[in-house]
Amino acid sequence: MPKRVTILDVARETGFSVCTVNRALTGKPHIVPETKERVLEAARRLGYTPNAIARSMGRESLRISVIYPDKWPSHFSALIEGVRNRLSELSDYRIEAVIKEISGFVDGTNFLKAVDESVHDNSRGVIFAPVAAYRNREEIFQALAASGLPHVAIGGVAEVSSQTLCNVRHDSLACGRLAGELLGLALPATAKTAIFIGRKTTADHKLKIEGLSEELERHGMNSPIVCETLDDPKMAFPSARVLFSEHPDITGVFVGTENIAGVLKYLEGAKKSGEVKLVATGISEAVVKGVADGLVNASIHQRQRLQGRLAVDALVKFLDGGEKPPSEILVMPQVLLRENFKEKLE
Amino acid sequence: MPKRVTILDVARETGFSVCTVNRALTGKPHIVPETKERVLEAARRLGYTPNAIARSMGRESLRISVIYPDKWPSHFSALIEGVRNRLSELSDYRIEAVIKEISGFVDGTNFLKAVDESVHDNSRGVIFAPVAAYRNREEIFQALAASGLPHVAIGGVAEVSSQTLCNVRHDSLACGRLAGELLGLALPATAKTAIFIGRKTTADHKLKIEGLSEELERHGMNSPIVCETLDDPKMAFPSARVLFSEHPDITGVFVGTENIAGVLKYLEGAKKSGEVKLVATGISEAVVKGVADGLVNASIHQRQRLQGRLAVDALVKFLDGGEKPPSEILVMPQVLLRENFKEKLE
DNA sequence: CTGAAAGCGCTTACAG
DNA sequence: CTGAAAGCGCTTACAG
Repeated sequence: MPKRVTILDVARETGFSVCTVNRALTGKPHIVPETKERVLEAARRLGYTPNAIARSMGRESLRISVIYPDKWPSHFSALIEGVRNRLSELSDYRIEAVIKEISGFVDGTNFLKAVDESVHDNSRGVIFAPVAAYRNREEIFQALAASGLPHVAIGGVAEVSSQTLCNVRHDSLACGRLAGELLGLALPATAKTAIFIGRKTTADHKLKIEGLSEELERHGMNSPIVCETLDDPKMAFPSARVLFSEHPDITGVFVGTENIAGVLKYLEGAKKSGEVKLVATGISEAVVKGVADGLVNASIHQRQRLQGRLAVDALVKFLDGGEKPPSEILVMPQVLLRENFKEKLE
Repeated sequence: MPKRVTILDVARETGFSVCTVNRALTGKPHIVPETKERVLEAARRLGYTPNAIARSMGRESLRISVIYPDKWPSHFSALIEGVRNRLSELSDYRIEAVIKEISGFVDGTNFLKAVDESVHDNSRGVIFAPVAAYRNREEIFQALAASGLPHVAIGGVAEVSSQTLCNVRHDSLACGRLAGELLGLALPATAKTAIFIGRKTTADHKLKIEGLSEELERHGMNSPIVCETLDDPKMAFPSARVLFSEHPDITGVFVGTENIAGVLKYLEGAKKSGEVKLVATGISEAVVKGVADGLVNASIHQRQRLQGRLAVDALVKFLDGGEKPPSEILVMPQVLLRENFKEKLE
C-alpha cells in the first residue's frame, strides 16, 4: 500500500517546517506569499490530502450552538433529534454542542438572546430553526449576520438571509408531487380531490399545492380543492365537514401535517371511513395509527432527522476544513406505506 | 463543558500506567485478573468511554478484503460501490481496502483463491458477496471459517454460515409487500395480477412472492400468477407473451430485476402500453426510462449502496472496537416513484 | 516571517 | 506482569 502523504512529507520536500507547511495549507496568516506558493505546489505535486481525524485531534474542541423553539414537537423535536444524534456521533471528533431550546413562538426575543449567548459562550457556529411566524425574523437574521458566526438553518423555511451559510430543508414541491403521484395511481382521471394545508401563503404550503396540482394534471385530473386550516389542527374537523358537504364526491385527499386526526374523525362520523384515498404527511402517532388501520394509504415523510444530520455535517465541514456547503440542501421526502413505516426512520 | 474522561484519568485514578489501563480496557493478555478488575471498575466509575478516533491514530492501519463476482453489475457493482464509498470515507481512519473482483460465476474456484489471498496479504477482515449459484458455496464458507478472519456477507443471500459475523441483505418479504401495497392501491379487488421472477426456489424470490401475495390478499385480491424467467432476462419477452395470451385480463404486474425490458417490449407490441399497472425493482436504465415514460408506475429499490456501507460499518466496528454486530442486518427497500427517482440514491 | 516543542488520546514494540 | 517511550498526523502557543 502506498503510504499516504502527510504534512511531514511536504515539509521535507520543501525544506520548511511542518509548522510553516501547516500555515500554508490552512491559509493562516504570517507567511510570505512565495513560501506559501511553494508549499502549496509541493502539496499538490505529492498528492497531499489532509487527514481530518488528525486535524480534530490537534485542534481544540469545536463548540456549536443549536437554537430552536419549544413548539411543534413533531417537527422541531425531530429536527433537533437528528442534530443531536449526529453531534453525539461526532463527539470523538471533539465537537461539542450547546443546545438552546427557546420558548415563545411569535415573539422571538428569546431567540435573539440565544444568538447573543452563542457569541459569548465561545461557540464557533450556529444551527438554528427559523420560524416563519416570528415577527422579528429579520432582526434575528441581522443578529446572526452581525455575530460573524457561520450559521445554518434547518426545517423548511424557504427564505433565509444571504449571510446564512446553508439552508437545509425538505423539498416541498416534491412532497406535493409525490402525494399527487399516489393519488393519481389510486384514482381514475375523473376523480375529485382536495388538500388540507395550513395557509396558502406560506411558501412551503404553496409549493405543496403546486406540486400536487402538477402531478394530478399529469394524470388528467382537476386541481385539488384547497382547505386552509390556518395552522390550527382543531380546524381540520369542521373544515372537513364543510368540504365534504359541499363536495360529497371527493375521493382523494392530501392531508398536511397535524390535520389528519380531524379528517379521519369526520370521515368516521360520516360513515365514509375507507371510501376516500388519503395521503398524509409525517410520522405522527395519528398517521401511524391511520396507516395501521388501513385508513391512511400512504404518508410523505420529510425526514427531519436527516435534515438535522445534514445541517451538522455542512457546518462541521465548513468549520473544520473550510469546505463551503451549497447555499441550499434540499431533502427529498420519503414515501411511506404500511410496510416501510416499520423502518427505523432517519 | 465537563472534559471527557480519558485513559490517563483512569491511570491516575488507579495508580497504574496508561499502558496497563489499555491492556485492561482492550482485553489484551499479560495482565493479572485483579489489576484488570480494578481498572475496569475505575473506568466504569469515572464514566470512561474510549475515543475511537484517537484509537485509530494509535493503531496501525486496518486492511480489509472485499471479494465479489464480476457479474450482474446492477446488483454487485452497486453493492461494491457502497462498500468502496464507505471505505474511502474511512481512509482518514486508517482503514485500507483490497478489492478483489472475481470472474467465474458458477465455479467458485477463484473466489476460494481470493479468500486464501486475504489471509496472506494480512487482511484483518473480509466483506464478500456470496453467490447462490456457486457449486462450491459450502467450500467457500468453510475456507472463510478456517481463515479465522471475521467476514460479513452482503447482497441478499438468505443462508450464510454460522461463522459469518454478519449478513447484510435487503428485506425480500418487505419488497414483495410494498409491491403488493402499490398494486392494491392502484387496482380494484377483482383485479388479476402476476409476478415475474427468476426462480421460485431461490429464497429471495420465494419471499418476494410471499410478501406480494400477502398484501394482495389484504386488499381482497387473488394470489398473483408466477412467471419464472430462470434468471434469464431474455425469457421475459416470451414469458410475457404466454402469460398475457392465457390471461388477457391481467392488469397489474410486479416485475423482478432485469425482466422489465422484455415485459415493456411485449406490452408495446401488443398495444397494451399503459394499460397494465407495473411495479418494477431496482434502478436500472430500463426501469428509469420506463418510469420517465410513465409506463412503469413505481419501483422497489433494494438499496445496494446502503447495504455496502452498512457492511463496512459492521466490520470496522467489530475489528476496531470489538463491537459485535447483529448476525443479520435487514435493509428496508425504498419506494421509488417518478419524482423521487431524482434523489441521489444511497 | 519561521521553527522547535508540546499536546490531542490512544496503541505498540521494547525493557524491566 | 507492568511501565517508559515513541508514534499516529495534525494544531497551537511560544520563541526566535
